[in-house]
Amino acid sequence: MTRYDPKTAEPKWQAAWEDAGVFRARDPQEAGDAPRAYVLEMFPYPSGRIHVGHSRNYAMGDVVARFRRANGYNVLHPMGWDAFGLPAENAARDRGVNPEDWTRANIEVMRGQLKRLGLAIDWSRELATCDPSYYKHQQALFLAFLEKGIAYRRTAKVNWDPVDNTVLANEQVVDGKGWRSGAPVETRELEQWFLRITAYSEELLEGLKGLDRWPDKVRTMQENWIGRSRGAHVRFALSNPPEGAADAIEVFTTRPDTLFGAAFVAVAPDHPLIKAMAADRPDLDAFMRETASMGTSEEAIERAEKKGVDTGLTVRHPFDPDWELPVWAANFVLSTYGTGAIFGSPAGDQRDLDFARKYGLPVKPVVLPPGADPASFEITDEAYIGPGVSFNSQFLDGLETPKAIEAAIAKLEELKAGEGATTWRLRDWGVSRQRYWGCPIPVIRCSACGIVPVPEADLPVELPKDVDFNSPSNPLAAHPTWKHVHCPQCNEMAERETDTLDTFVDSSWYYARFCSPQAADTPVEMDKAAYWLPVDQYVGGVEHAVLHLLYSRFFARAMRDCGYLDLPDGEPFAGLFTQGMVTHETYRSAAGKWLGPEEVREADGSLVDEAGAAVKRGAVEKMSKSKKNVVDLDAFVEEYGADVARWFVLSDSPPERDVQYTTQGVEGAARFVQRLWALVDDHPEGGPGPLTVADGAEGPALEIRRAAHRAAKEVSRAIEEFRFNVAVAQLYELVNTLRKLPSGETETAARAEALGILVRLIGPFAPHLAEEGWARLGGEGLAAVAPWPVHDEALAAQQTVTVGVQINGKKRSEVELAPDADEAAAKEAALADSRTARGLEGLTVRKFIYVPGRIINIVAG
RNA sequence: GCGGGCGUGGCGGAAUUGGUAGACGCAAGGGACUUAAAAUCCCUCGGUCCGAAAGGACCGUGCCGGUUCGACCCCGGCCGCCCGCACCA
Repeated sequence: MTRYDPKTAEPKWQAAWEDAGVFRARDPQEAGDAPRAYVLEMFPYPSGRIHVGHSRNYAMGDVVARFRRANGYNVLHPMGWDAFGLPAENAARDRGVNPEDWTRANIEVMRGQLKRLGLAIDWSRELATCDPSYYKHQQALFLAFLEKGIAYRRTAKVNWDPVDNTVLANEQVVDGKGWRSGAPVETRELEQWFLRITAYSEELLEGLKGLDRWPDKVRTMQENWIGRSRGAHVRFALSNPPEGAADAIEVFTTRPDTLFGAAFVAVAPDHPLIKAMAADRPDLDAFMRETASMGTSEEAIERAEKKGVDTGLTVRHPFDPDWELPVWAANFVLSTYGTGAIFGSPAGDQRDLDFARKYGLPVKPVVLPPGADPASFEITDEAYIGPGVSFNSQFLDGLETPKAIEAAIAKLEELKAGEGATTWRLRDWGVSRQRYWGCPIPVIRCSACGIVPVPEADLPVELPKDVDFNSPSNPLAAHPTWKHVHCPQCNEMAERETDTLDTFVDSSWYYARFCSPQAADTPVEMDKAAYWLPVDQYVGGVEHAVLHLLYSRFFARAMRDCGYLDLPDGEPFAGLFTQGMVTHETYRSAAGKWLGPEEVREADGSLVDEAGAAVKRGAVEKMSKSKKNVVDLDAFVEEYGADVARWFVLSDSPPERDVQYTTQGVEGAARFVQRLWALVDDHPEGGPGPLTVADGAEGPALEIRRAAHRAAKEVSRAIEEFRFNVAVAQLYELVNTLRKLPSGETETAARAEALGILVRLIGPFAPHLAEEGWARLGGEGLAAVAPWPVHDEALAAQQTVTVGVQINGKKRSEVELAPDADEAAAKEAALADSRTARGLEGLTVRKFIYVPGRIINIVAG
């Protein structure tokens, strides 16, 4: 009897897989009749090192990839690097390293770590988005978008740090201040590049309906994000328009039926009207500035205390020219949504009500909730936002809300004061970043010719390497020579665009590039893409539920419209799974410094650091570098092996939920690996092989076969349904059962069959152990390509089922029945049972409920 | 603040999706083996109560209410935690 030693087995089998090239995805011509499967995990940002938390995502994808391959699929399971982004620039600034060197070094380290996890990846397709051979094609796509009008320029707001003279990301704005300078953030308008995702709003919304292998929650989130709403545009004529401003305020509302409850009109603090007045109105100017200092994130704006300033202007009510309403500037009105102006109907909207109460504006109820009495109905501090019947509303009185909306719109159109309209919450995608470490936007600004695309022959526009990170502003713009070029059209001196693309652009099409990663002349080879796409199973964190996934769906369509991709329904990801995180306890020193788990030990029941000082145990949180609660993958693999890491992150918690890292849990996984090995190693050397079919087995041998076939059935189903923790539990059960059943000579053939099944079932989870077991049992070739065990339904089926017997819904007993027993048999068995009989004493049976295989419920009284 | 999700023993979770709540794992307790320890193996393990025991009763899936023969599952209201909010990836 030997112990299983991952340290020797794992590198051995990893080399064997590589030598045999078993994970190489075959091109369509080579693949023959094999069905294809594209399995993809969201590719990592090369931040430094992989920790056990990251590995869960890849382990899950790998289970699917290995399962599909064992089932005869031609599998594409690639890996790449989302390699552009802010952290590299931060490292450059903080540590004086070059972003590219830093990134490439990280990739080297992380690739090694992933390889040591034993993932079934086709490494020949590896790509990195920071590689000119990748972003060259991205630049070509951008130019195609520009030509199609999908890419365009306009001004937009950014967070501006006035001390560092730099644009700040939302995460760099802390409490309205720059994270490094501490200076209050200003909002600035900048010329920026945008992608016209809003042109696809309707299609992106409609497309969600067909994504039946996506989690409902993600579809709902995208639906809400796109945010289609029907309503009306209403024009409120200004009684006394200020000079240089329009003579009316246009408002969007979903509830034109509440127009008679209007108390005020409110515009965004940066609405053109306010800008026009700001010069003569210090209070408005101050309000505008104050609001701007909140930053540009919607969250900050929404959380801020609701405030407003009376502009002194008035507008006329569209239905009654004699009725004047005050115009306020309000910080909860977003200039980016609708028309940047609203009318306030306090009785029907909570925010409007709070605002009205705060500033003493009238509250007039105009929608009567069902069953309420019009004479006594009042609004106190809670608005009624639901549907009802209009009242206090002249020609709308008595109409149900939907009818009232229609009637109000008809009237607006008749008066030419407005019209029915649909607006969307979705905004165009701002892709300009004033940063160095991103894909350069391939255009040249010429004072004579305007915006000139870089000729395709000149792509890629590469990033310069000799950049200075000491000044905080965009190093590309600050570079002495890089931006100075001749205009491709007039040949006069001109300047390159110094903005780079949002890194979400990089990740919006990488799944397509994987189909033909080496193609030099085109982003995507259409025939390869047609074969592989859409991705059958995409795996990643829920945090990407909206942005990355929506941008990718948009990109697939924009590429289609430019002739670069042709997906049947435009959707790049047919199946999506959003996995949970790996969490870990956090630790802090007395001084509040975060400590890593390896710096903490237990002494006399309390936690201390290496020096013996007391350590505070903090909350269990998602593994992250910033809180140091990470377990490095290499250290883990060194101690336990890759299979234990994979087994652990897949067991216990359902994949969509978080799993908590505990040393005990890991030890349990490690014990299981040894127990399984002992079971396999107990088999007689040179005995029957792992593909044995022990026909005619009886007694314990039959039990052995039954257990194995039942496990094959359940594990296959669990993998198919993405319930890996259930598959793991089934495998534990099979191992427990096999250990309990006898292993005499008469059971040898059945054991060979069962162990052969077990080893293959283990494969997707603990692939190295599976290979070692397969070899030990005398299996031919590699377990990684051995056929998946197909269970015999007759063997897997239960012979009898235990059915609970309830009396009036309370469980009183249970009976053994054949799975297909009919009601008469069930009734007979139930009534014959002594405990049931005792429970029924003195009662008359009124109803007998029997659900085969599930429950018997006797209603008696 | 808005949108989405989650909540079951000491802990992670299972429950064939309206049908025996607690599979499987961890921890804990008891025992076997051992000079001893580790490793391994066996048994017990939601709570309260009745009973020497065998066994039995009641309570129990965040909280309150509802629908149903039957609710962890469906409906209404609340509480707590997590994710996203457009320049983090």
